[in-house]
Amino acid sequence: MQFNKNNSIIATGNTSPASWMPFNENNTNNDDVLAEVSTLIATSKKNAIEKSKRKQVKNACVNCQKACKKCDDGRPCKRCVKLGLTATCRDSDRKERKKGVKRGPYKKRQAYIKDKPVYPKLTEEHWATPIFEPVPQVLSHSNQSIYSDLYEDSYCVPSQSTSSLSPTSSSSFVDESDETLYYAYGYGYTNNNNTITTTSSPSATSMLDHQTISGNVTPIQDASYSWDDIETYASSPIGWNPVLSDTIIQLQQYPSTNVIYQQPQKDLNVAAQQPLNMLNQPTYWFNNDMPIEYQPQPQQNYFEYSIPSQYNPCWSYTN
DNA sequence: GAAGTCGGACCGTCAAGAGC
DNA sequence: CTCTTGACGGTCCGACTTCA
Repeated sequence: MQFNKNNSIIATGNTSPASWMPFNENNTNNDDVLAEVSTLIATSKKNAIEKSKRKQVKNACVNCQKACKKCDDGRPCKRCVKLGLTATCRDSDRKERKKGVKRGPYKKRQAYIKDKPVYPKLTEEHWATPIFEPVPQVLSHSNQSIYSDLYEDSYCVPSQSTSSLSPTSSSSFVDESDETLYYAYGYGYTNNNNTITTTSSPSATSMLDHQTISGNVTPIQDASYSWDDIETYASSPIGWNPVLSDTIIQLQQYPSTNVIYQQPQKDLNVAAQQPLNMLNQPTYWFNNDMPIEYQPQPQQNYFEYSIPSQYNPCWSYTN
């Protein structure tokens, strides 16, 4: 799959976004996985809300303003009532804004257009490559721009056939309107009936389910997914995973979505036996262009203890 | 311990300028 | 006309000081 400049994913075959649902309907363990993931999402959202920026009143009273203390909309406000200052509790005067202040051009956007990155395109040639090709050090602490690194290297080259578990690709793209860099990755397969099934689930169980698929694995191309679709899947970490790099983001990695295996399916059992615990996944932080921190958790790093060395990650984030 | 002080981080607003 | 930017005026957090 590829991403065009309008943030659409280009893919073939079944064009219904529903075909990209991350769970296998026959997987009896899906509920457990979903429950765990849902809990984590809920916790994450709760934390985000709790950390949300403070609310300010439109106009603090003269007493609170003078004291630099929190005010409220009531007159008298709670603080003045508490301190017995009700008689003097009134809105503070506000100055009128200056007019005629020169505004600069859109500096950020101008700079972006000037240094516009080249978007990579996956071709049939790529899909025909017989083996996965590992892409080393997609991100690094080098001085190179994260953009150029990712645009050149952020797709994977899947097996042409025989594998029963092949990713379509992983990719990244930039929202040109605000220069936000996104990552998106997922897996898609076609079976002999040319119907598409997918899994982006971190659940190792669903990986095993997909081992039953046989026949040629065909890359999914020429279907267009809207940004809304991507955002829908982004709400679940087991679907698409667009990741904002706007300020500082946490890029969560999941076993079956960011590591692409070259080994035959029997070896997947090894990885499949690992517990699903997203908190155990490596954590990467980025500050706009550069990764600023790498916090693998000792003894819990998925890459360290749950993937046999013969597995060959197609791409991963390393420091 | 409560109230006062205040530096500065953070917030919301909105006019200028860009884009369509 | 709408959208984006970023300057600006404002709020109030949090550390510290003063007071009773």
